[in-house]
Amino acid sequence: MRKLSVTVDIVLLTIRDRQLQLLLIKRSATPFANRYALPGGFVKESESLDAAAVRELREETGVDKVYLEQLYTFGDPRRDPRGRVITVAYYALVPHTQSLRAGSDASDAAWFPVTRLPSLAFDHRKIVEYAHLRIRNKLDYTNVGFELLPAKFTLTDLQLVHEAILGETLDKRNFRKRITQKAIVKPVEEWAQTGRRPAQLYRFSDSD
Amino acid sequence: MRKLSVTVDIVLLTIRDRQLQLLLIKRSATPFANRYALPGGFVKESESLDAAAVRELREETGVDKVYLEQLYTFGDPRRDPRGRVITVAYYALVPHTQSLRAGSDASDAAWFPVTRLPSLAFDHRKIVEYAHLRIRNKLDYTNVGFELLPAKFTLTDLQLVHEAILGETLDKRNFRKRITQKAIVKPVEEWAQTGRRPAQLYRFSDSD
DNA sequence: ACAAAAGTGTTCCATATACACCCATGT
DNA sequence: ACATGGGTGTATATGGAACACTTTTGT
Repeated sequence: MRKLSVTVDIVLLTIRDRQLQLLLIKRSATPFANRYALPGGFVKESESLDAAAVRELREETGVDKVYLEQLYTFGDPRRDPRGRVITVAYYALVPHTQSLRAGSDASDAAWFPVTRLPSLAFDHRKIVEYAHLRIRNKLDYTNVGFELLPAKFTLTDLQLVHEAILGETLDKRNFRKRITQKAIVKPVEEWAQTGRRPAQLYRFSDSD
Repeated sequence: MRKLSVTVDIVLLTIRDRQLQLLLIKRSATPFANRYALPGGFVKESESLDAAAVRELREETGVDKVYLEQLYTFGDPRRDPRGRVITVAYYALVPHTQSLRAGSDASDAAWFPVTRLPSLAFDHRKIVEYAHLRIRNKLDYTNVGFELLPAKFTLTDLQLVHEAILGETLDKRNFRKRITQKAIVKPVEEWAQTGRRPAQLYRFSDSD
């Protein structure tokens, strides 16, 4: 009987250039050498699945504080030509401000817009599509958008995040009304200095 | 290194006595001998996760045609005292009309209301809670309720399913308005003969 | 002065909610 | 006749969608 392995793969998402982008790593080893793949790796004997995802993300991308959520488990017996490998997929969200100090085994990492992906290794394309679908749905009924922004942000920043995820433009007045009357955000006593006219900065208002 | 195993466990739900109930099987083997557990078992080398769930459900409960959806993967390294066992949890929905011919290795199967569970083996209680949460949410934005009914049903039947899942009573007129104007159901040329006054039978209207 | 993004209200429509009585059938 | 569940409409409240102009700043 072939050896059974379990891996975690992570769809790491951020907003760059007003687009939803994800991090891919170019494989050097076979199979799928020189193809891009999701960051991820084998689950160790004594670690939980979540811990494995956090560790792989740190090792391969240098990303540390991150929103992480389990997505789906892919277990087609032929998804990996090397043998039976079941993968537990996660998605992760980081503000673009987080710097990437790519680890030693991830020298060839790059961001790609979710709408313009290169050819991917394994069934990773399917995993990415699933992650994209999930975050679009989740935006409707959660505050998941904040995970992609720094602690202080303008309402325009937040709107751009929503637009990038949904792939459509939103009405400014309706958007601001919705956000403010849900009391999801609180203004802070600061104004953004970028661009022309200073904009009110806000923060996510979970605590008070 | 300990051997790594992957199992599937299935939360099989139905409506009985106007309550959401699930099927549990009394374990005979150690660990957790004589405790109730979810139907499930090891994933075979050459079968997909979905196929394993279908197979285990058939073997252990005799249930065949069934709505099945992957729920979440539980991988705490200490969730099974025998070693490292990662389980991919599913939930399944069947009309109560489906008969159970419990298989040889499931002689001690019984239905329990989700709100009144016995002490369960492993982390199965957590899995059940997760399934209950998922189906309640899913009811809002899908037609998942039909999976718990036979092909032809009355609107009262459907309302009872919703009430059982949500755990609250619903207004009859509002419920019927919502269901009928979404064109989710179609009347058939038949009337239920049970009880006092015959009720219009409907069917789910996916096709046409 | 002009360019660029910030900020701000009202109207309309669709959907959800609250609420009570008559009807058809079997016993 | 009565008990049981089947069936029906209206008024109100709430949330989403459409829609355009003025303000503030830097150059």
